[in-house]
Amino acid sequence: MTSPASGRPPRADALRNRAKVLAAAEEVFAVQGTSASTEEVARKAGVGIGTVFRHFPTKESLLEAVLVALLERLAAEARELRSAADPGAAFFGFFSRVVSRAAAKQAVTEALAEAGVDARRATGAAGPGLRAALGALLERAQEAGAVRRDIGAGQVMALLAGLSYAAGRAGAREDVLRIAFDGLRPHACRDQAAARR
Amino acid sequence: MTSPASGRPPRADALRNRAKVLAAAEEVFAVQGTSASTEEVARKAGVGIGTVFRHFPTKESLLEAVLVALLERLAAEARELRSAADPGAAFFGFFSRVVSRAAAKQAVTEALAEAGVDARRATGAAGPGLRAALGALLERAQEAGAVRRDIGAGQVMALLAGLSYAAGRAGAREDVLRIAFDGLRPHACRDQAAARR
DNA sequence: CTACAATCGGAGTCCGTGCTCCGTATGAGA
DNA sequence: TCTCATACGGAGCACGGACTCCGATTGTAG
Repeated sequence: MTSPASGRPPRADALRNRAKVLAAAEEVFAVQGTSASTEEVARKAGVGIGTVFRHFPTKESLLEAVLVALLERLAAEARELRSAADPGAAFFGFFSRVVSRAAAKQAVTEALAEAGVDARRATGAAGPGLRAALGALLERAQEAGAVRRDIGAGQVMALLAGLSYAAGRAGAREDVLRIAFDGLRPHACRDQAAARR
Repeated sequence: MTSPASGRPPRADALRNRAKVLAAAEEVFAVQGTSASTEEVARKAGVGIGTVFRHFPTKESLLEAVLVALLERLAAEARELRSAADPGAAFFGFFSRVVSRAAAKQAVTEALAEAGVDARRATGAAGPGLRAALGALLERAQEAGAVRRDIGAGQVMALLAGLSYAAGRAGAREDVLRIAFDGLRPHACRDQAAARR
């Protein structure tokens, strides 16, 4: 798709414009939500509408490209934390950072929602990628006794999507995260002995 | 608004149609989300589009009426639970019921989101009404030692909105609720002595 | 039963938006 | 520099959805 075996390599300005469009789309969708018009994206990118539609034949394909980019960036961040010194801090820190970013960017919330269920549609392989990276983070945190053991990556993804949504609207981000984190930790009395050793 | 001092009382069929439109709108928005077309609502109600727009001069006003009705119904349910025998069960049961309903009805989630922040716009007095009723439930549960004391109605509303969103997408409702509930309870070790007496 | 004002119905208007088309501009190989 | 396939720009088309208007209908007071 990006470099088919058919024709010659794409022209330099074509590549430049594609990048400009993608960046503009990311910003526009982040601020106005995914219902922003394609024309708005073109204006922000400083190109004509025709150019946008040549690179992304459909609005949906443009949206998909943006969401995939966002998810892949999150997955990359998660992967970097795999070897962190404190697995618990890594897990909770990542969680918190994602929610904060979602509060600022409408599109992140929608990307998470898509990734959560619609593994079939859009977001293609990016959803599972994030899920896997998050799963690794989760497992290490569980082994370190920082997170309860009776949950999986799916539950965490769902929680992530939900709290991102809540954080974007209400201003109670800190408190809501605190509650969720307490719920994610092992039960103090029941499990603390097991966690300690 | 419902009975202005201006003209005579409204005709019987007008009242009937208004109710039919409201009911149809609630169902349509619940299934298709709030972006469903007004024509769809009219069809479902078995009336013409003109009739819809006479009763609700704007699509937004129709939407607002639906959301207010949903919120008021929730608030009424919460109020009925004020004198329940087990305050903890009443609180968590209500919470769980709301999230389940939101999973089935798109519109409920959006109503909660609106009520959470946009107290200014739409939903007018219904948002604060729910907040108050939920606050009463929360306080009783806290006094009974079933819920931690360092949170307020605002935090619970935010959590409610977020989990409703998550439940509507992912199928992990049960698990996510379990985590949230554990986070809402007092810390077992730190607080259980205080809660017991 | 009659008369009339309130109400209904839905064709038609207006506008925003996704997407196409083609004349013009431009990068890159010879 | 010359050539031309590639890429650009944006006017225009098609479509759907919110909202209007007015002739037909119907509840209701007298």
